[in-house]
Amino acid sequence: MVEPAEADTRTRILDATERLLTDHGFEATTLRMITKAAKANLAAVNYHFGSKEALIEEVFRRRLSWLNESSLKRLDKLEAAAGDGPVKPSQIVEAFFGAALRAAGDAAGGGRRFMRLLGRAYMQPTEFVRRFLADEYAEVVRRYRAALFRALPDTPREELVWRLHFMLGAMSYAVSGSDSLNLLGEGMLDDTEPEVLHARLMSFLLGGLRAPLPSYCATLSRESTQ
Amino acid sequence: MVEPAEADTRTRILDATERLLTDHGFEATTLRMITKAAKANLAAVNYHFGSKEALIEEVFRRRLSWLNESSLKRLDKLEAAAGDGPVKPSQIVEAFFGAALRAAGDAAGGGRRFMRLLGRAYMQPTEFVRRFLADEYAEVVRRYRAALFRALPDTPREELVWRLHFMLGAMSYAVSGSDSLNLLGEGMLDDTEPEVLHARLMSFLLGGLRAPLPSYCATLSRESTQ
DNA sequence: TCAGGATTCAAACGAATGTTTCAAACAAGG
DNA sequence: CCTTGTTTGAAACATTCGTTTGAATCCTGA
Repeated sequence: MVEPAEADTRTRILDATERLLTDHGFEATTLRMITKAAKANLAAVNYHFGSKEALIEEVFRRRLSWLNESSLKRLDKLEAAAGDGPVKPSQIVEAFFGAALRAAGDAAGGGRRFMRLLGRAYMQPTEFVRRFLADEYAEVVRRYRAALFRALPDTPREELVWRLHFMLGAMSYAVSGSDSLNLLGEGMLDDTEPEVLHARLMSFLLGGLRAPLPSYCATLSRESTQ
Repeated sequence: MVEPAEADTRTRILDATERLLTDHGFEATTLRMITKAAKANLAAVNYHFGSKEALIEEVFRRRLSWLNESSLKRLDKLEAAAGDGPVKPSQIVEAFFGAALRAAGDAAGGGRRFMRLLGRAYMQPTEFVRRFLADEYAEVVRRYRAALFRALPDTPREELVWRLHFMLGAMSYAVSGSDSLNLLGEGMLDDTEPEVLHARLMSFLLGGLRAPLPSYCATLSRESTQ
């Protein structure tokens, strides 16, 4: 229940915070819980990070900077390989969500735990969390969006942004819901091997991305029943 | 910023709580914020509901009971119309997620706001919220899951549960992400008409549900479900 | 009309929060 | 050795939280 005492105080606090945030949420995690789990003094948080908010930001930054770099590098390679032509949609989806899922699969390094935390943070109404994520992700989102626009030039851009949004939701549930809520499965959603989850999600995402465009008019007129 | 003063205290508190929970989250919403917005006394919450937890549960129960009844009735009709045969997958998805989305479209009645709240609650690590939702949803989930199993007998059940899970994530983001995060769109995800969002989501969900099965069979021994 | 339960109100309660303080312990260089 | 700067420690800080209290007020039915 406590972090190994060999690492320095700063790292122990970061690790403990990451775990406690995932298990109890943002507001329910107190500095006293954190410092106790990290075998550090209460004042150490404000000494090393300045405030609780700054500590939480650092928890995210530590992992996100690596994840974002990894995502961008992967896209760079794809675009280089494609030359002047567009990158295939399946490759884009695989690169974007695959990087996150691979990070989630790294259970030993706490990657899985962090991805659960991240998935939940997207929906957090807390101001500073949202703005921080938007800043951290801006570059990655811009690049991948542009690649997707180029790959599917016939699909309306608004439609593509929405589908990217849907895919993000599906992935978010994929990594965060398997062992916490388990609302649907009654035990059927136990964490299988990461590769299997990866394959499952990719298949679903691509199916959704390539689905026929919705026919607004038909739906608008056929709103009756009951 | 305050609720209309005509309704009785109990209802004003419920409405104010629902709005504040959506805007600020569970732990960040205080009883003092609630009672101030509801133009009620601080003690009114504990008088009418007993505790903050009981108040939050009532906020959910008030809307969920109606939503669940609506979902089950819709499935009843579909199964009656299908006779002994299975209900079409598209009808199942439309009924399950359509009911929620229709409720979300009811912007005037606060339905949209509540669905945002609900979508976020799925991911909440707080114990009592999760258990409460699991209880409220148990019947609906069981029924729809069974219908889906019958509709797609050739798809492994485990796969179907996962896809239901993914669909839930996509819908959750669909209703909760359009006006809060807006991470991807840079303004492109403004709330259009509910019917358009409905059509967009349904198309995506069905594409994902009907996607070809992932090819993890190659590396894994086939699992036979009962 | 008036008694009595239902509701509101201001004030206070104890517990818990993030943060600050300041002295003690430590590390390393001259 | 002493000095200097960094890190830890225990205790207290001021707020804020959910909850409780007990009196005041409202409402209703006999």
